[in-house]
Amino acid sequence: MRRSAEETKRAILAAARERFAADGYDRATVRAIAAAAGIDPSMVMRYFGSKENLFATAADFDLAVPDLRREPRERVGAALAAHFFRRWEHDDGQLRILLRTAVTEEEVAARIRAILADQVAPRIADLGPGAADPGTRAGMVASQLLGVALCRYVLRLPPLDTMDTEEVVAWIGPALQRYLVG
Amino acid sequence: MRRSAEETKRAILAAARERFAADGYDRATVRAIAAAAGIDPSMVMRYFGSKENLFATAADFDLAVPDLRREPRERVGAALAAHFFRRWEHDDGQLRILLRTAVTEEEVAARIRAILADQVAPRIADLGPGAADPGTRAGMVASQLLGVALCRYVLRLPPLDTMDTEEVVAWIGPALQRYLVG
DNA sequence: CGCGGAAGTCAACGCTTGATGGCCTACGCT
DNA sequence: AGCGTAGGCCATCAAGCGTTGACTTCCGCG
Repeated sequence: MRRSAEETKRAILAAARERFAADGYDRATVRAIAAAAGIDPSMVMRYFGSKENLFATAADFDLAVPDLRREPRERVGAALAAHFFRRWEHDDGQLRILLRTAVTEEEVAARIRAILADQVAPRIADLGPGAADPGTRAGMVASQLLGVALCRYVLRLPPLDTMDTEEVVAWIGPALQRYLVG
Repeated sequence: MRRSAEETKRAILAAARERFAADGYDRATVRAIAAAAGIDPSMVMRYFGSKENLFATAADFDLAVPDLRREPRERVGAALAAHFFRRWEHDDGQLRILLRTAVTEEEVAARIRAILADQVAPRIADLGPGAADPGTRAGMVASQLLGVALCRYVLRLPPLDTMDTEEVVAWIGPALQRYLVG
């Protein structure tokens, strides 16, 4: 079958996101990605140059943390948690890719650090002074959000993996609230 | 140089723990482990049979959750957190290995689920009825503990990575407290 | 002293991986 | 109809992997 270059590129990218999210960087082979996209492995190289570059494209995304000042102050924890889950379940797996690969790829870990420093900490700083500096509060928030994502989506620990997101938000909301506005 | 079989075995195991903890399962090659132990790769096979078996031996450990009923009830959260960090920093990296590899090795993820169900949830059940069943409470506790370990020891997010453990315990203690005894 | 077995090395295997470059083929335009 | 080119395939490469088995070296015991 014959497709336009754009279509093929999108097909490769979709397959890459699936494989990277499911298997991590090392085990998601170029061959497997190509097979899932229904083309020859050499096409992947043609369109993306290298596996590393394909990964960078597949994992690219924006967390888009909302302005927390628009939320009722006593609910910022729950609001942030709800946004996180909405983001997680509506993207093409980029967040899962980041979490799965950050563990072995120092470059990806650095990207998570950057997202936290550039996209999350400033929004927390907007909330005004709290129990600690915004960087520390952002770190604690990240520890709870990434922890729950790890347990729920990667380790698949019951019963966390099958809970409604609303229920999870109800659990971690107060913890985040304390981290955010002390 | 010539050593006893026991010495060599220990040297291999120590090197394996280092490499597995630092690089994860796939990237910690038998060749690298052997080089770090100062011997030929074939010796690793001789003493451990296979890489998979070496990994199983290297990652074997017991979380040894203490009896939480012996703690003042209003401090069980902090006590559990303190135990976790003590355990993390005093073993030979087994916990780091588990966390680093569970992300790609389904078998290791299953082991973490088992540890939680068999070693953690029962101790929580000992505390008596709470805001939810012990499994759920254990899951929430795990999400915070593993999350902070991930951010601190694997992703190395500042400032979490350089904080004193006492300070981290002070932050997450109340969250754990709420998960444990509602 | 000599010899058996334990400790260790060496070279090679079969396989998979990311990457390369030449070849084919079908489509769209004139 | 014919041709250029973009989309795609195939064969192949070098490197690295886990694993194997035969070979060498050294120590301790009779």
